[in-house]
Amino acid sequence: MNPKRHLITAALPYANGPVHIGHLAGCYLPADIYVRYLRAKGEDVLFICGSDEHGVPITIKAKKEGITPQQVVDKYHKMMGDAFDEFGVSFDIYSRTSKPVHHKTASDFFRNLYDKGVFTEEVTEQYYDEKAKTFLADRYITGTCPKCGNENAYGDQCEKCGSTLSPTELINPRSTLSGEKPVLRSTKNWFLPLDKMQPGIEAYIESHKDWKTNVYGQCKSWLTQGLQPRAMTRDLDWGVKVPVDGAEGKVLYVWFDAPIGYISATKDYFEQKDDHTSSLAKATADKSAQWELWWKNKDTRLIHFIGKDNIVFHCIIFPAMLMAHGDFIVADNVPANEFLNLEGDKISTSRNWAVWLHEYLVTFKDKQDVLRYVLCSNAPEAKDNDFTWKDFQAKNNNELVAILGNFVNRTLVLTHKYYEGKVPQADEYTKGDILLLEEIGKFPARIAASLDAFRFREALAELMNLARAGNKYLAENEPWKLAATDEKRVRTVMNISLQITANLALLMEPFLPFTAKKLSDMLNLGGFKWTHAGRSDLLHAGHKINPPALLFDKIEDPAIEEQILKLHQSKIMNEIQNQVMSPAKDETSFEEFSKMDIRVGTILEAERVPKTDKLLKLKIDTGLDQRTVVSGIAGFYKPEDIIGQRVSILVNLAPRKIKGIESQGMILMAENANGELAFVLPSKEISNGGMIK
RNA sequence: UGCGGGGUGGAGCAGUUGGUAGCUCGUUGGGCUCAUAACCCAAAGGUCAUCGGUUCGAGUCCGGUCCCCGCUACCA
Repeated sequence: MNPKRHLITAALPYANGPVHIGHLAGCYLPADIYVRYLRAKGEDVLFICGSDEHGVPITIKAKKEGITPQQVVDKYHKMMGDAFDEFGVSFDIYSRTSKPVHHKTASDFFRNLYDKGVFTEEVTEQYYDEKAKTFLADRYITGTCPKCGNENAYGDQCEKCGSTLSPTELINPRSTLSGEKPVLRSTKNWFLPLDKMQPGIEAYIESHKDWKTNVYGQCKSWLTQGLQPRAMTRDLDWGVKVPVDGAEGKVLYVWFDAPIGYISATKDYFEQKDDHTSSLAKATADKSAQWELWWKNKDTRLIHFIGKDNIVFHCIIFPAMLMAHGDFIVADNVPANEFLNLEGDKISTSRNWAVWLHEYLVTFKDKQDVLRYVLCSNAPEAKDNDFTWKDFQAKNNNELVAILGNFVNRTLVLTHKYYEGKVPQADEYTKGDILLLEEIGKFPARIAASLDAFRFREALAELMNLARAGNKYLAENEPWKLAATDEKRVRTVMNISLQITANLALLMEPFLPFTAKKLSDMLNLGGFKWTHAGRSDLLHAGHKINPPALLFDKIEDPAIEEQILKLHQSKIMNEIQNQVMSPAKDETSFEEFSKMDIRVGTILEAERVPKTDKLLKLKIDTGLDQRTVVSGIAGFYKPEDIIGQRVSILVNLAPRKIKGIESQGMILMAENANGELAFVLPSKEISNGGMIK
């Protein structure tokens, strides 16, 4: 394929929170580097993104904060757009799915598939919250797990025992929105019959064995398991209305409408662009022809940059939708990244365990490129990676400052010292010079090869190697020593060093756009692009350069300690704030309660139950007898540490076989906000068998 | 449970179609002083998670086990 144009999309970020470093590292930064590289080569590129503003979580956030969903998305749309802008993520457009153009595009798309008879209709029974007047997604129903008795199992899964559930299996279901007991109501929804479309999708995936192993592997996994029909509509009032009779109160599933957002953002771009072009262009421009060129022409290469959580939607469901429609091209590649962790823990918006882009710039003003550098050099390309502030500091001080910034600085300082800022004329090249110049000539192609293969870390490392070569060249030739003895040689060495500096300015642009601009300005390097890189005559003799300013500053310990402290504080705040109270249980009677026989006991023996994560097999002295109890506390207590531990035990619970072991009773545990368990004990010494009542 | 990805010197990572391990940072020693105590050179440091198999030869292929991450379909 020799594409005439490249349509690059970055995942539409969900508008229920600001953007953090994980988003940047996984998706937006690689996308931006790739786009800047293509543009620098002079390719025809369109870089599309926007806010994803529909779906249940936004309506819930709105309810919690007592504002409208539109107010929620307005707030985050602005925050996210500003953050991307500040970090130099160079979208051609940052649109949003609440725009009319998107509603129309998504609606038309659905209608097109509907008219073709693509969808199947199914009436199912769903839980409905009468108080909140809404149908409930599985995740928003909790109840008692039928398998392990956990009272806070979700409608889709019990996190205690890990079993997959459907909401109707839950005992005592409750709505997390109102705490009320939901009722079953039948509702009709439209399904995309992915099962029937599997052969087409399979052929598509099979024709892309060149995709990253994590992406290809995940797709294969889904196909092997067999695709199932998936509902493309939801009972909800926030989103794109389903454009079909009898679909009142229903909207398109966000995963149906979000990827269409790429298409509507493209339309949006051309509509906005027309406003700024001349009236002649306006008169002649055929808007639909413009956007269709990017979405319906086989000469367009479509690339989706996403995080690994989105693989199935971009590699299977969206292509299936596009194929069903028939007019559109499908993605040529989906270079999904894995996840970035923060200081050893998963990044989490709700737990405020994140480095937020808008906050970063407050502390590290004008250091966008430092974060871009660190996130790119440590990007989770093949596996999850960890971001630590110490590593951030080390990469800034030891690599950006010491290698790149320092090489540029010493070259420019010497140039001003010896030649008053004018590029000296090179004299005769030595053998070593010629070898080095040949080497420099190879860098653009080498970096390009890495970028073409979506190996951004490797590409960035190559860029740094050029700066290393520069430092080495200076150290080996020591112009500061020769200055007194060999004026010709010094001119040559300095000329070559300056050519390296100019090459760095061109080659760093995709990765470090702010620094590239600074350096280009210092060198008065006008008019050159990526395609000129590798040359050794970018700066002519006599060319005047400006006085040097440092490209990067050292980051001292206090700044880093402040960040680490901030994270630890948010961890503590979380524990306090996130303590979600389970709703009070239904009233019970004294008679009911009196049936429980709870006693004080002591653990005599403890061992792990093989092949389980959480279970311990305990032998308990209850005062009445010694009995075996299986308890799910292995995540919090080691067997050897709890021998002799006093406990409270429910002794008349019906025995139950767990992993083949008969458990005769239940240990009472108290749980904190993090789900950690602790033994419940009498506050003074009570002997085994003592009643708890 | 099933599936996908990963487990390589102190840390972070490369290792193409199998030929006994490379890079960056850190550490140690030396050189240099133009430069933000930065730069350059050298050295130390690995039974490539583990067990078994195929092979003349395996980090690389096959099988078992353990650990981490993700997905498991109505969480965006």
